[in-house]
Amino acid sequence: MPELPEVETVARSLAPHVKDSLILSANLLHKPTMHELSLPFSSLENCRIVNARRRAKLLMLDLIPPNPEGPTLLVAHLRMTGRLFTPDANAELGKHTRCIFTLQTPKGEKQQMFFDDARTFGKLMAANEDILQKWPFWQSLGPEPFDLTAETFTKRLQSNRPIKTALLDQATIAGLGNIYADEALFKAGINPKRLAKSLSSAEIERLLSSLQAILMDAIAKKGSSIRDYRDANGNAGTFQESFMVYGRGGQTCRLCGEELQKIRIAGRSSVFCGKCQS
DNA sequence: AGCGGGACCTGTGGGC
DNA sequence: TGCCCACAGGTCCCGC
Repeated sequence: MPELPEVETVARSLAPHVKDSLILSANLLHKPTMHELSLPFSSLENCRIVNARRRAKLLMLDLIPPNPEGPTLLVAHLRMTGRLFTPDANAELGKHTRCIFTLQTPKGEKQQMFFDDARTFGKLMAANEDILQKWPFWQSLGPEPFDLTAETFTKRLQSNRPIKTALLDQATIAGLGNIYADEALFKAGINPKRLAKSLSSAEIERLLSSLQAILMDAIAKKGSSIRDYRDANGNAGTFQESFMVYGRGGQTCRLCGEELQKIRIAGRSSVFCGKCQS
C-alpha cells in the first residue's frame, strides 16, 4: 500500500528513467483514472519532464509545457494498487494498464511509461498552479512529517478523535497510512485508542521522533511490499520484514511476548500490544 | 462542527 | 476441489 516511504521510493527510482524526457503522447485507457479537475491529457503532449518527486502520498512529475497554458505537473495518486513505471522495451500491455505515455528520451529514443492499477482507485491529473489552488485535497494537506515540530504537532492533535484516526487524517500530518501509523504508535508506546488531545507533551515528542525514525528506516529499505507494491524498476521493498505490529494481530509481541490485539478504529484495522502501548 | 462509517473497486485467501 | 465472502484501505460523501 503506497504510503510516504513507498511513494518516495517510486519517485526516486522513476526519476532517472524519465528526467528530461519529452511526452509524445498520453493514451488514457480507463477514463475514471483521469482526475475530474485534470486538464485534458492531450495537453501533456510536448511537455518535458524535468523532475519526479513526492508530496504527501502524491507522486509529482514537474513539467515544462510547450506553451504558458500547458500543465506544469503530472500528479499521480497511487492509492491502493497504482504503479507508475517504465516497462521493458517489448513489454506487453498489462491487464490493468490504465494509461500509456510515450516518451522521447534525451538520447532521442522512444520509451513508454505505464500507469497500472488493478483496483482503479488511483488517479492521474495534468495540473498547473491554478488547478492545485482549486483542489480541496491539495489545499487541506498537512505538513510533511520531517518538517513537523513538536509544537506544531501538538496544535494539530487537539482533537477528540483517537490518535490513530488523527494520524491517518492527511490534514493533521501528510503521508501516513495504516502501516506506518500502527508502527509509529507501537514504537512510541501509545495505545491507538487514546484521544489525540489526551497525549502529554512527552508522548507527542516520542510519537513524532518515532514516526520520523520509522519513515526514514522504511525509505532506506525501499518501502514495504505486502503484495502489489513495487518501485519503478519492479523491485520490492523490505520494510515488511521489520513490522512489529502491522498484519500481526493474534501473534506475539516482539518486545514482551503478549498476544497482539486487532481492533477496528474508524473503520480501519489496528494492531497493537496492550502491554507495551498505554 | 466534528466525527463515524459506508461506498468505491478487485484480487486474494480462509473456511466449509 | 470449488465456491463464497470477508478483507485489504485512502479518500469522498453523507448522516448523526
